[in-house]
Amino acid sequence: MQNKSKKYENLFETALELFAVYGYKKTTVDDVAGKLSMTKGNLYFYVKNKKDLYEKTVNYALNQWKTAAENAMTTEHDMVSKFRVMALASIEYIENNPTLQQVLINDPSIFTLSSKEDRFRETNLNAMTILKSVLEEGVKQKIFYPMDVDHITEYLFSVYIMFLIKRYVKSESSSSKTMFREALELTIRGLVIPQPDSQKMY
Amino acid sequence: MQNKSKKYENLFETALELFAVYGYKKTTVDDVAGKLSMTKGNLYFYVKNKKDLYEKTVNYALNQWKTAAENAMTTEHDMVSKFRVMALASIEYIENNPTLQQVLINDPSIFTLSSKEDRFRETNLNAMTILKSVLEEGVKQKIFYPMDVDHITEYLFSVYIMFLIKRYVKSESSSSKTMFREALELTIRGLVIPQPDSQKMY
DNA sequence: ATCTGAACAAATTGTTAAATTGTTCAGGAG
DNA sequence: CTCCTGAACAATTTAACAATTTGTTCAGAT
Repeated sequence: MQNKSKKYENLFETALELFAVYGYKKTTVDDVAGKLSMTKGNLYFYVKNKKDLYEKTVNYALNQWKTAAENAMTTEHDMVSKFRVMALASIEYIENNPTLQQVLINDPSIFTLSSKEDRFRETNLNAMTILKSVLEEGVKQKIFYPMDVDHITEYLFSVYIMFLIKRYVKSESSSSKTMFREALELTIRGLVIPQPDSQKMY
Repeated sequence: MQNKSKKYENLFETALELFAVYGYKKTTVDDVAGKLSMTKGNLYFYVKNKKDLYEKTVNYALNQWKTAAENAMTTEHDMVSKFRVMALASIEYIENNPTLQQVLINDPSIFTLSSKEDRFRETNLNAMTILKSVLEEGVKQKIFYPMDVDHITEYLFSVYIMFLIKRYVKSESSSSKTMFREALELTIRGLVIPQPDSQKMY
């Protein structure tokens, strides 16, 4: 018999597959219980209700994602590389995860540009914290310009969400990895070529 | 009697107010015709159907907006200023136009991140063309870094749309003008402080 | 502590008729 | 020929209801 934590993991993995194929509405709690070889009555021993099952499942998936990006970053040492690798690893993760892609297509509201209506706000705040710490360290090391770190964190996270919506919700092929890379480099170096001799007025 | 063009302008202004207050569904063609002191039968002399009335109306409003941003830009001469003023004038315009704001709240799909499902694609392409020409000129003058102008145009326009969604559709007060300015300066100068002595690897 | 199965509550679907709204068009005014 | 009216007609929406499905609870079993 698996322990409690593994049991939950299995539960979420199973539910995620069903939600990916049928979406929230068409997936019945009977379907999920059935695939887990238990009765729906018993499933209520693990989750409060269907909505809770869904939210815990998506939350589980988002946390896996966040962890993947976080781990990828550890190989790098300078802040510019950390920033770049974190961004690319996040995109790579979803790119190679069709199940998660399908969940996002079935429920675009997972990625909202509104923090108020974000049902996964806590998990997303975790992810933002990682980004924020990179920015803070970059500023501290005088690698990055001084900035309002909270605002820029929120801005960059929104831009990231925007890409995810364009590519995985709206299926825009044009917002491909190439375009993401270009936008990433633009963010790092800016539009304008620095003029070494002139005082910058920004 | 007003001429044909003025007649259409008045028609669109009137329809826009009703769409702003009641939204597309609750606004009847009778409402619009009534406010114009004509019968709905006659309204069909000017537009094909209700959907056409709506699209022409929104298109009219979007064009006014685009023109305002375009005109603001003409006072500037260097490309960095043109870029900055164009962005700020666009935000200023909607900020001071509650009717248009309400139309966007009633119909968030006006601002889609998907070009495929963009019902106002043509008008938006016009706006993008202006942005594109600024980028092209900046690159030509070696003020801006060499770039894939088409990709970066699409990217920057999407970021702009993202801000509009956050502020006027989701009513996020945090994505205020302050935050927009910070993001604008970040886009112009980048995250990273240039190191004058070292060869850049981007 | 984990599970079953049946009972019950809540939400969804399918089907109607009535009411509202969108669209067409013959004909009239300027 | 341009612009308009008003009535007729088509299409869509709404409301109400029963039938069905699905979500949730819980007493009792392992």
